[in-house]
Amino acid sequence: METKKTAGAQIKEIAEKVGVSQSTVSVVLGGRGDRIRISKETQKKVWDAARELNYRPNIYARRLRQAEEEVPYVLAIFWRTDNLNSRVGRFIRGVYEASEKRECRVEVMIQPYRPGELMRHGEMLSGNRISGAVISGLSSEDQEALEAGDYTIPIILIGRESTKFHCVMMDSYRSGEQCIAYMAAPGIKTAAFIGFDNNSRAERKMEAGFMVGCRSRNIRVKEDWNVYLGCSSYENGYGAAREVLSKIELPSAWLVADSRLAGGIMDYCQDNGIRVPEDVRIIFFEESGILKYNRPPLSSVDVPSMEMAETALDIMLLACNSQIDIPIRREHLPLYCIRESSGGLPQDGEGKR
Amino acid sequence: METKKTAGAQIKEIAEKVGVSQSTVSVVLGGRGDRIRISKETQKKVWDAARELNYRPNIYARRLRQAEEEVPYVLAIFWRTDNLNSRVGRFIRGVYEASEKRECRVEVMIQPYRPGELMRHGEMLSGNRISGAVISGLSSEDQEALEAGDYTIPIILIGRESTKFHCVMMDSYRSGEQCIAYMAAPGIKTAAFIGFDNNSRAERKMEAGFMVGCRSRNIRVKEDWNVYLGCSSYENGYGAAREVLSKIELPSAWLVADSRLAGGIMDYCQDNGIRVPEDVRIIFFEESGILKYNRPPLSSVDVPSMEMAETALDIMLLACNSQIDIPIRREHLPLYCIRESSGGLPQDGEGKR
DNA sequence: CTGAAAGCGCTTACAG
DNA sequence: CTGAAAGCGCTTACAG
Repeated sequence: METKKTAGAQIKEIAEKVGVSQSTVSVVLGGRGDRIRISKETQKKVWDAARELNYRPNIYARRLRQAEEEVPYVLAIFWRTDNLNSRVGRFIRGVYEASEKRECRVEVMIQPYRPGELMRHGEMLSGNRISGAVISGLSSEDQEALEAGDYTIPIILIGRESTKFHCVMMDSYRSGEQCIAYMAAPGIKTAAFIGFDNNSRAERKMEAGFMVGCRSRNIRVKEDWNVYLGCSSYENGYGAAREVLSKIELPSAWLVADSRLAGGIMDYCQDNGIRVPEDVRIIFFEESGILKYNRPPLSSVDVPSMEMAETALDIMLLACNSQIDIPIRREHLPLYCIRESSGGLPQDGEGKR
Repeated sequence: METKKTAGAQIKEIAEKVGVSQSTVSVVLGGRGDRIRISKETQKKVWDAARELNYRPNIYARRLRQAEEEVPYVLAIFWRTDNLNSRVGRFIRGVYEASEKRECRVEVMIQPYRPGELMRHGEMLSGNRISGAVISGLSSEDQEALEAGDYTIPIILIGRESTKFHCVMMDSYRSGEQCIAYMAAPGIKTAAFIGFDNNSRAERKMEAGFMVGCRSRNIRVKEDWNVYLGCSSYENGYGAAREVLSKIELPSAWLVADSRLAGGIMDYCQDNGIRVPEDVRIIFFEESGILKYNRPPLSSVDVPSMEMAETALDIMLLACNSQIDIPIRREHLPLYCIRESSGGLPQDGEGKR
C-alpha cells in the first residue's frame, strides 16, 4: 500500500540486523532487558546495532501503544522568540494550574516563532497534530497569513483582535480608567499620560480610558500635557517628568506606559523636591520584580497572564468538546499591584485584584 | 488479547453509532468532509455523534499515522511552578535556537511541577514517553526521590550537582572571581559581599570566588565585612549598605547576591554622598530588565540560561545517539551585563560575554 | 531466554 | 459519495 515514510532505522531493522525478534529489541531498548532476562550478550548486540543504525525511537508510537486511560489534550503555545520573558512563564503556570483545576490532562508544547515566520509552523496548525493552539505576540503580517488558512483545531489569539479566531485580551481601556480610580483623591488636580510615539492600539486604549476616567472625576487632563517618547531610557524618563511638571499643577496623577522609565522619572522628582506620592501619584505599566523594592514602592498594572491562560484553556476545552463555531472573545481586567507610589496602600499591604 | 485501554469514544464507536465507515468519520472529523464530498447530512450526523459521545481524538495516533520524514525528539522541560520567571523564557529560547542550529526537530514540552512533587510526574520520566528530560529547580528532597528511580532516557539537571544524572550549571566560583576582575582598579582598597543567611551552595561558592579573587588582587576583604540578610527588602538593602560602609575604607567593590536589594543600597549611598562607581563599585546577581535604566546603569551577573539550554540539548542528543553511560557535567561562565555601576563600561556599551 | 502475533487509534490509497 | 483493509512504529501478553 503506502511505502515507509520515516527516514532512519526502526526496531524492525535492528531486529533483522542482530538476528533476533522485534520483541527482544523492544524490551532491551526499553530498559527491561535485565528484568526479562535477555542475555547480556544479546543486549549488547542490540544496543550496538541501535547506535550503528542511528536508531531514534518514535515517541508517538510508544505513547499510542502504551495508551493511558485518559487521552491528553495537546496544547501548543506559540510565542515570539523576541518576547520570551517572564510573561510566558506566568502564562505556562496559568495553563498548568487551570488544567489541574479542570482535572484534565493537558500536555503543553511550547513553540517559539520568529516574527513574520509563524507560518513556517503552519503545518502544525492545519495538520490536526495538536488539540488546540494559543498564539501570542502576533504581528499584523503573521495574522493575515494565519487568517488565510483553514483550520479544524481551535486557535486562540492572545492580545489581538480577530473576527476569525478566538481571542483573549486585556481590557486596556478599563485598565486606564481603573488606574485613575486608584490614584484619585480629593486633592488631585491634574493627570498626565506618558507613553510612546509608535504606541500600540492597546496603549492608545489605555490612554483613552485614563483620560476619560480623569474627566469623569473632574481631574484636569489635556492631550498637550501627555508626553510621547521614542523609546525607553533613563534620559527619556527624566525628561518626560520635567516636561510634564513644567505644564501641570500639583498634586497630579500619572500613568506611565513602561516601567523602565521609572528610574528617570523618580530621579527627576527627587532631584526637584517633588514627593511621590504626596505631589505626584504614579502607576507604571508592566510589573517587574524590582518595583516593589523601590522607595516608595512603585505601583504597577500588568497583563493578567495567568488568568488569560486559564481562559484560553477553557476556550480550547469548550471548542474541543462541543464544536462552537463562532469565535469567542474575552477581555480581562488587568493585574494591579497597588503600592505606595499611587497614593493609598490597600489594607492587605499589596493590592492585587 | 489485551482489552481496550482508553476511556471515551473513538472513531470506531462514532462510525457504529452513525452507521457509516470509520474512514468517513475520520475524513469528516479531519475537516476534509467537503473536499472528499461527504454529504452534508452525513457530516452533521458525524459531528453530532462525536459531540454526544464526547469524542476526543488521540493526537499520538494521528501523529503516528501521519508520520513525517524525520521523527522529532520530544524534550520535556520540568520547571518549578514557583520559579516560572523570565529565565524559563530564555531557556526555552535557548533550546529552540540550538535545535535550529543543530538542524534537528525537537518538540519541547513544558511540565511545571510543585516543589516536593516532582515524582508525581515520575511515570513520564520512566515510561519512555519522552526522548529526554531537563529538570530545573530541583530540591534536595525531589532529587533524592528522583535518584531512587531507574531511567533509560537521559535526564539533565540544571543548576544541581549529581553523580547519577547529567548536569549543567553555572560556575559560581569563577563568577565571583570574575566579578572582582571587572571591578578591580588601582584605587580600589576594599571589597564586600552582601548575601543571605540561608544562602545556597551556589551563593557560597560565588562568595568564595569573590573573596579569593579580591585577595589575589590585594584588595582587602574580611568575613566580618560581609553582610548576610534574612530576605530582600528595601530596608535590608539600605541597612546593608550602611553596615558595610561603617566598616570599610573607600573606594570599595561590592558583589550583591540579589538585584532586588539595589533600591535600598543605591539610596543609602545617595543619601550619604557615596558616589557609585567612584566610591563604591557594584555588581548585582540576577539581571532584571530595569537595571539598565537606573542612573548609573547597574551591572549584573546572571545565569546564562540560553547557553545552558544549548548544552542541555546537546547532551540529550549525544545521549540519545550514542548511549553515553557516564553522566556529563558542564559548567558555564555566567552572563555579565557590565554597566557603569561596576566602574568601567566596556567599549561596546554593554558588555555581555 | 526468545519469537510470532495482536493491537494501540488513527488516516489514506484504492476499489466501487 | 462510501467502505474495507492496510499499516504508521511500537509494546506486550502468551506460547514455547
